Amino acid sequence: MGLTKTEIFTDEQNQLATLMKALAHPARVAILQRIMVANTCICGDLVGELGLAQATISQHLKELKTAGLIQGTIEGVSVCYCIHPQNWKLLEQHIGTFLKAYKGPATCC
Amino acid sequence: MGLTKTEIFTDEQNQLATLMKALAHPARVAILQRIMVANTCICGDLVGELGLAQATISQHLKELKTAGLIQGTIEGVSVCYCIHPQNWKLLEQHIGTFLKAYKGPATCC
DNA sequence: TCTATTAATCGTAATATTGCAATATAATTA
DNA sequence: TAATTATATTGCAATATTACGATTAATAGA
Repeated sequence: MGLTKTEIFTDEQNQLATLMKALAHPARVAILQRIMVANTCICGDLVGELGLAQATISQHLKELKTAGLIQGTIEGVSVCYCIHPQNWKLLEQHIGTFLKAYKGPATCC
Repeated sequence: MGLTKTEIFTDEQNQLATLMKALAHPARVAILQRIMVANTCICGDLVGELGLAQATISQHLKELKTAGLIQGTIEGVSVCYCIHPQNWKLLEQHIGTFLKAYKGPATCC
């Protein structure tokens, strides 16, 4: 198999899992942190700063873009990446709602 | 390759990515939601309610336990699972710190 | 136009994940 | 002790992910 059975879960569950998957790699965490600190960033910068090949960085950027977490605008020869403002807010809400559902310790454990 | 280069990232980045990976599957999201709503839950309940085989549920529970998000205590023949209170707080802090680093829209995008 | 420069895509190898049947383990009960 | 119940583990097939060299595409400047 190796194929997630998305059809048996709610859209909400699938969406949250997809967002989490986008954050589930240290390179993508590092890329997002870099963008947040510098406000924007260019693929070439990341290649220099993280120790990964250009193709690998580009692939991670694509995943972040597909997940809607970042957006890129062509800036001459390079591409300027930044956080997608609306979707970042939605991400915060989505995760917040999920985490806040916890009502404190149970009696049994 | 197919092997994440964890050595080039900070512990913080690797830890956050690991936690996100634990949440990066709809079944595990569903399991956690179920536990949060019911306060506790037993493997057999999940097998009945989600549409996955017992072996699969048990595997997902193991991953959540390994990530420290849940804990299980033996309750007779069955095992009572619940959220790990301290680690859940840490998770909230960790994610919160990460998400709050975003300082609003950049000028370029 | 030719040539850098930058980023995306393709192809591929290594490894990880998902899901399940079958089996094993552990605890209760007859 | 034997049967029952509940969960964990094993083994395996299908698929996904990670990483990178090589190549391609697109823009800027000489």
